Amino acid sequence: MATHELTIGLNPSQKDAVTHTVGPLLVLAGAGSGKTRVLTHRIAYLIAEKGISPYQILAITFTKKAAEEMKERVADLVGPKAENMWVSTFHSACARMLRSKATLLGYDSNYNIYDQADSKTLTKEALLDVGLDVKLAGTYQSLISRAKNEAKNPLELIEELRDFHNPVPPNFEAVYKTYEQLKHVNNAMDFDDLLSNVVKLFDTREETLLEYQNKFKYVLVDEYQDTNPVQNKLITQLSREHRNICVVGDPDQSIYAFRAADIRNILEFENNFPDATVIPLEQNYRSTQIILDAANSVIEQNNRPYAKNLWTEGEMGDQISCIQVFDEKDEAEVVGKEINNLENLQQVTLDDIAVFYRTNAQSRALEEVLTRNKINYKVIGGLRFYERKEIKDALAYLNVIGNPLDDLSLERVLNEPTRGIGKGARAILKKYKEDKGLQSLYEVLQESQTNTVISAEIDGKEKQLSNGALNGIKKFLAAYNSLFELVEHDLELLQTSESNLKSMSVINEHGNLCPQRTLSHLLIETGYLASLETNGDPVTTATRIENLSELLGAADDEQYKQDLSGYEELQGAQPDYLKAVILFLNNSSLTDSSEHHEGGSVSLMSLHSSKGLEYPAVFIMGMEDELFPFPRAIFEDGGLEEEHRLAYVGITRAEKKLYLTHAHKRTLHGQTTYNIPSRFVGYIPDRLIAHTKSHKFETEMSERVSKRHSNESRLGGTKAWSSRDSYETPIQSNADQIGLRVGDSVHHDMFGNGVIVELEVTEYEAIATINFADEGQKTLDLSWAPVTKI
DNA sequence: CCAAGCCCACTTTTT
DNA sequence: GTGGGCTTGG
Repeated sequence: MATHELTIGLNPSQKDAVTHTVGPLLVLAGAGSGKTRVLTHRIAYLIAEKGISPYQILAITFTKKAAEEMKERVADLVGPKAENMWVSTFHSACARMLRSKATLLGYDSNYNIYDQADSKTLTKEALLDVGLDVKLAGTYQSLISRAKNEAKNPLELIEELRDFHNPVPPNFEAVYKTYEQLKHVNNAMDFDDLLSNVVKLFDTREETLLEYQNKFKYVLVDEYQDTNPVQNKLITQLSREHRNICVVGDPDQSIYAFRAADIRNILEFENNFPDATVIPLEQNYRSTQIILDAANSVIEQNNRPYAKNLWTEGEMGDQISCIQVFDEKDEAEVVGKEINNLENLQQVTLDDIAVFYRTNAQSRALEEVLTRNKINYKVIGGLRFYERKEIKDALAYLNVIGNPLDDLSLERVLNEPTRGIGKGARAILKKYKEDKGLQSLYEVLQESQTNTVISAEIDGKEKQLSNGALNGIKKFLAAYNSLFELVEHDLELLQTSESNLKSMSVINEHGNLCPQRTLSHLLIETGYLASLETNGDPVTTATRIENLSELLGAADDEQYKQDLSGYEELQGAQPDYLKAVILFLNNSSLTDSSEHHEGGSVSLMSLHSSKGLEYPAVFIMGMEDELFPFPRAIFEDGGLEEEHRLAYVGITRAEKKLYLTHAHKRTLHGQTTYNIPSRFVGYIPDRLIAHTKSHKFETEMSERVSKRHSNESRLGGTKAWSSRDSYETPIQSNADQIGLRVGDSVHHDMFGNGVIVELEVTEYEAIATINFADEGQKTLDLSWAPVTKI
């Protein structure tokens, strides 16, 4: 493809970003400014125009989905040679490097990747070892993770915390070291290790660093504002030599500080690379001017070193619709109805519509309404596919083969389904392993089946494995033994002739153990599937089985059927036939849910998950001050600015229509609150926004008023009502008559005693900010809240 | 050893 | 309102 074709249709800034191929480059890409287009065209330009080999390009994205999409789009431009390019997430690029370099770190190349849950289990084990309460696991885990992501030694981080008089959990060093050891003996790395181990390798092995510096002469990073220090260090190391580093991002969309993302990476890129070229992209091709103005008005609240102002050549568009609703059920009804309207009146399909919320728990009410009204929807995020119990169990069964040193996985499924191998039995097995210096629990299990007596000292007493437990182990091992027999048999067949293999062989024609058939063999032979089918309620069972068959489907992916002998990263795999299984396990650990994109459904997701997406019509629910901004974020350093950015991300997803809803009353986590509209709504100028109230809100509120009148004529009323009369009656007129003013002490049924610090009375509401002695400051609507003067 | 029942906690979370 | 983790009684 010729040059002019690769830059045609690009605006001047985009064109600069595409053709500036030498030296460090920072592209400040505002929302909807054609960032992906720039990235893909730039890669294509490097390959087609500059003759750079795809082997020399490393393109980093944050999600696997984004990586696949980018690869596809580059392939559209330059053809199939794009296949040789590393387009991947930080984690999977690192995992790939570590597969071939694991031995340098004392690991086997078939190491497992532990997710957060696995890592927590292991942290608990470490705590147990050190003699601390396992309830503290979360604290230790997050400190360890934070240190690694901040590119610090965890012990250094602890010192720092101490220096600033922050609380440090007891015996941290011992727990941390034990945790690291446990991982190592399990031949496993956690997510953070993937990054920090590569950095460590680059720091300590000059030849390895040189190898990759020379391989990746061109490095591109997408969503750079969300990189954390270790990721930044990694790309700095890689590109130090050739300096062809291109980072693309938007500081206004940095929303992952809680995961150690550091906005300074992008803000200080020019310090890191003083000769960097900076190209801002401010023309927006996505949203109407009104939506952009609204987004700008929110983000303007922040202190922004790289302030951008998005503009469009497109139309002004419709006003933003801001609807006050009664409660979360009403909110769901209103959104559901409006979705119907959109579908009926305009040329909008359900796929064009998305609903965002601050917390995943908010989706429930809407899901109920959508289900009832037969509107298809898909929830994105939430409980992820690979975090589901049945999926983790199934993968653990497979892990036992892929990495026999992985005791954590073995323990997970040893008694799942129950085989009479309880806590006591597991303690004996583990102690025995240590006493005998065996490598793994799997070895202990095997030994238990010979005539060896398995016994160990537990709490000062010598204990022996019960017959029941021995029997259970026998059953457990039988599934694996039968599998290995099949393997042996099939490998022999393959040796004589490929055509001898039957369609149901566990070994494929390339001599690799087939992940799908292996998994289904194990699920059946271990009795896992059968026990799933007979236990538990039918609905959950049905979903779980569905999930398992989806997992089996993923295992059958073409890539696992291919000849993997040339897959350099897996050279060290032992035994050789496990390559496909290891590759499958690797991919499964680093993949987000394999979402089936059934057409014709509304998308529901958290605001965080919405980053990078766009929809013609967007709803943002729960625009309330006690929810968004999230109260706890306000107290964190820079927390409110991050909430602003989150709102900015949400608003800029919308192409044409934007709806904001806020509920008067909301029940979340079983607690009811009475909320005022989010301050973010107030940031948006009136000319951009049309305020309406839902029917339910209107009627409920006027009922309140009329009830008040009738209560006045009666004497007192019920006890519940009489306590409200003291503040309800005067709302109709003014604050003086409420009998409550700023400075008054009040009692709240739930929050206890407090003092009113602010009071605002409107037609329907009396909004008070009350400082409670025990619960801190709350904003409440006095026309509803159970508050009395004391 | 296991299943039922109790208690708690609970933002966001690309990997 | 719900799920995970722990305790207790069979």
